[in-house]
Amino acid sequence: MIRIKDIARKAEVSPTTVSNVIHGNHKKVSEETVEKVEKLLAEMEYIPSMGARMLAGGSSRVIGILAGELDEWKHYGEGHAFTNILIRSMESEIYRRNYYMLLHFTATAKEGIQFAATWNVEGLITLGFGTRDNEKLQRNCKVPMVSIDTYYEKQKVANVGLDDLSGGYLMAEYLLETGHRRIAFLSDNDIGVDHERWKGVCLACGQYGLTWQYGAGKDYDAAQERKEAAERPGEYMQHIIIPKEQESRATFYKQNLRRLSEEYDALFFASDYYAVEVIAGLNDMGICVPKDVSVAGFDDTESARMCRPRLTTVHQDVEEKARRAVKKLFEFIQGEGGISMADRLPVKLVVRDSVKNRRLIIQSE
Amino acid sequence: MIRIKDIARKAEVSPTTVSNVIHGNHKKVSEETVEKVEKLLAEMEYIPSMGARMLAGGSSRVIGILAGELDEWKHYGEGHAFTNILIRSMESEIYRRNYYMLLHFTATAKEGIQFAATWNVEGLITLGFGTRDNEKLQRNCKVPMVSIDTYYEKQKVANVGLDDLSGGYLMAEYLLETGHRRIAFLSDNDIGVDHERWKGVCLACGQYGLTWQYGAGKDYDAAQERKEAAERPGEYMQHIIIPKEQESRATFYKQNLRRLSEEYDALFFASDYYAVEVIAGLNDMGICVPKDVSVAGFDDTESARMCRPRLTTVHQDVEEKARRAVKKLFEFIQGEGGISMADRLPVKLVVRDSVKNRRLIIQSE
DNA sequence: ATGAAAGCGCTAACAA
DNA sequence: TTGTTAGCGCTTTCAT
Repeated sequence: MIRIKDIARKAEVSPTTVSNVIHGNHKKVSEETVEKVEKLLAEMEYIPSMGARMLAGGSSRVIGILAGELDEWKHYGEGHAFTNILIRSMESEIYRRNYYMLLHFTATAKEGIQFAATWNVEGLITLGFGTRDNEKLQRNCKVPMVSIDTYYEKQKVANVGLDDLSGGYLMAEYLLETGHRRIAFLSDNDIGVDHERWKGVCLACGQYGLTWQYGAGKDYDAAQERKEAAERPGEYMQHIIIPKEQESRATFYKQNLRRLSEEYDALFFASDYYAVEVIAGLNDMGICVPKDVSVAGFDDTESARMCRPRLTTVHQDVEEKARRAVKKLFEFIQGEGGISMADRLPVKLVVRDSVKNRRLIIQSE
Repeated sequence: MIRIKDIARKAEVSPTTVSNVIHGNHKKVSEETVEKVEKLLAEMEYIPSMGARMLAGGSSRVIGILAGELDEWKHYGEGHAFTNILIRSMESEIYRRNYYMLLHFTATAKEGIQFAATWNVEGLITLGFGTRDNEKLQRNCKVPMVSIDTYYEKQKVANVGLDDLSGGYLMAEYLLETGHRRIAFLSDNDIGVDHERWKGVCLACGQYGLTWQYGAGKDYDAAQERKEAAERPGEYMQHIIIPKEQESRATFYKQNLRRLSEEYDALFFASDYYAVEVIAGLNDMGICVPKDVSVAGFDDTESARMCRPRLTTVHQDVEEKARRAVKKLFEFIQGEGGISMADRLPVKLVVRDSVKNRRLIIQSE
């Protein structure tokens, strides 16, 4: 192992000088010394010791990524397609700034706090944590922190996410424009991201005079739903909460999918994963998408392009999300001021084949 | 920040004693001291400094994961579905041994070597690297190392992978048993894993008397293929190399898919990703799977279950792969002897709906 | 069973 | 512009 001391001896300068050259403090070193040392550094293949750096400088050059072990993740299986992209993109963004990424999957904020302290991380990015956990993390780790896809009542934690509300709005508007009047929004919860998407749906539907249950998120109650539908014949919308857990969901589909496809014109899912799953399920029941019922998703994952019919969905740019999260974190680390606490990346509607134009059909019939 | 020194002062013992308690050297410390110190450790919420540990002890408790930035990865998009699972599973296996996972995506062995040295990693797991790169890594990093899914001529590097050959064999055998006689094996390369799968196909076909071009991996030559097919009317097989790059592949499909579906009874892809992609493509051309042509995949990713028809494929247990890789690495770290250099996890055939039984049809017609 | 002391490689304050 | 020096928190010999 080559140490700074070794380089210094060979260059006949002091370790400090070598250190200065390494860190680009070129105004403290003469040009010729810089050259000589840099040559030696390369020749002798000097590799810094992170341990020593951490200890001496107090700076670890480590960015901790905390990924919440949310229940969904397990049940999604490989579903959380973008976790992979997100992590890869963040790593490359971190690495090109000469930092390192220490990744830990954990269910608890407490473990996260310990993790951050042990490594003396210089910054923290979290994904898949809830509002409370992120706030706790922020309070306890005295380092810059950016959360991804979290909503706060009082924005004390910086966040990078999507304009989820607009996403919901855009899709609902499109469904309404194409003549859908009985719309179901389906997600496995009614908080955070999914709640915002639902709010967007409500907004669009409100403009078209459809009644709705704002924030109706609750476990699916078929009887209740039927009753409500009866009160608003022909035009209604509903937020339906589907089970998180794979097997329960399969049961739910078996019991309800046919009826849902009859009672609604369009099923708008809060994620592509569920939408694709349901397209397959409907196919198995001989129900044709989009002829018999329209299906829409959210995220624009690869599966949306791969499935048939191709899924009409809302696109998000996952790599950009990663870039922005890392960029924002480093702005905090560099102590820049005036940094926005909440970035909401734009989304866009991607029209494919899983939603039919009911207007066209009505005209031609 | 609470240091060992702080604990020592409060406990009225020396730092050495505290260190001994922390590391469970209980034979060097009296019972009552152990108790007193442990209580204080918990109370004061002592968190070790990794920097100091690395520097003093020379041991970092860091396991480096090097993920090769292979070209394919980019073109697969989200395709490498199991990378995510692999990484998550490895992290949890590493963490529960009180180690940490430092993840880096890189294209070059050189960068990997530097990465490992900088962090003084105690072990290295690589995935997505070629034979040469892994050998280079092993030579240059003087730490235990395990590669995933790599084949070697001389097994100098430990590896955890699949019994790919059996996978290829099992599927080919199944295709033959179900009456397929014109079989194409399609992959985007003919080295490593894919080559083994192809060898398995050859083995099975050989037993059924089909001629084949062993290791025929070469860029697809339509004219040549037609000529060869003419020489073996009714019964033949072929290894077809398809383009790695997404757009080229789309072009390739456009030009060849229809003909391939006519000239072959079955298209066996070396990965589910391509199989699912082609099922969608065939669907778009009005070609029906499995009625017009059978399609098979390899890996059993979630997309195989999601697509319609459901994909007949070869299953691998990705989480087990992760567990085994980490387990093997720690066996090396703990200096155990008699560790196998190459684990080949079993695979199994998963029969779904994308391969038809041509025997049954022949009988009934 | 316990403690004193040296030193891991690097950084940064200060001196020259 | 360059060098000297004092730690950073921990582990590990070696005394006691």
